[in-house]
Amino acid sequence: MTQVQTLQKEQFEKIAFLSKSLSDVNRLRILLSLEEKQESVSVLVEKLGLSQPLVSHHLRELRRALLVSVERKGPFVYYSLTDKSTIKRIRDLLQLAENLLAQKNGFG
Amino acid sequence: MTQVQTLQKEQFEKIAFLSKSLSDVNRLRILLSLEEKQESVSVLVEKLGLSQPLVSHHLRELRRALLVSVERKGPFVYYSLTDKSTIKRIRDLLQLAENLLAQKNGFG
DNA sequence: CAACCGTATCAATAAATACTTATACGCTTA
DNA sequence: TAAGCGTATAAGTATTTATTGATACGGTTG
Repeated sequence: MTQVQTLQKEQFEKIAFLSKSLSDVNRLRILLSLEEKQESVSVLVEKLGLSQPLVSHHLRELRRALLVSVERKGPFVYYSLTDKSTIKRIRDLLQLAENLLAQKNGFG
Repeated sequence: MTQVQTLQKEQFEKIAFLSKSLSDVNRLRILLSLEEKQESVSVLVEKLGLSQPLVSHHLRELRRALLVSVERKGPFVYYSLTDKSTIKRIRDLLQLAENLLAQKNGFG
């Protein structure tokens, strides 16, 4: 049933591209900030303590990966998670990272 | 019960570091090559069609992230997955990437 | 329209990293 | 110990990318 399927070139590229988006601490912080509700850029700037151009840059990368969606409301631009399961995937990665560390230290 | 827990700086760094390891197509190909069984460097070189130093370089990165483990057997060095669930996490990321694309094209 | 606030982009820089070629290292065997 | 195979590292290059400061753009309001 659950046949082991070899991944294709295009699939590898999708995974690599998505992972690259998740490979920056500031982008992860942005994504987690959007877990509960959408936020405007200026609120993100304040919450994260980063410069506004830097936040815009990272939001652009997250948009490229389709991880966030944009909505303009008057002068404000609100960002939200495209897919809530993104947060679950991120927590899965944390779990894996901590498992790997435990295996190294615990009974390496 | 399932309390929403804000991640700490160190946790963000763990996720980012692990994601960076997963953000290269060749490293993903190596990991998938190790899904079934351990492989020697030379076999990986041949299977992937990459130069030996390049494979060694990527294996080093995967070691840094603790994703692979090393075992020497005579003149051969065998690499294996430290944690089998790594493959599941990779497939989860592919699923997320494809969901995001579907949401864009299907009803964006 | 003019001034202004919020956001995006530009230009420039520094750091990280994928990749190649050449070389060194480790183990085995003659 | 010398030669050879398998693997790792070094040196060098090119590309990507995180970050900053300056500037442009879009929408609102006087």
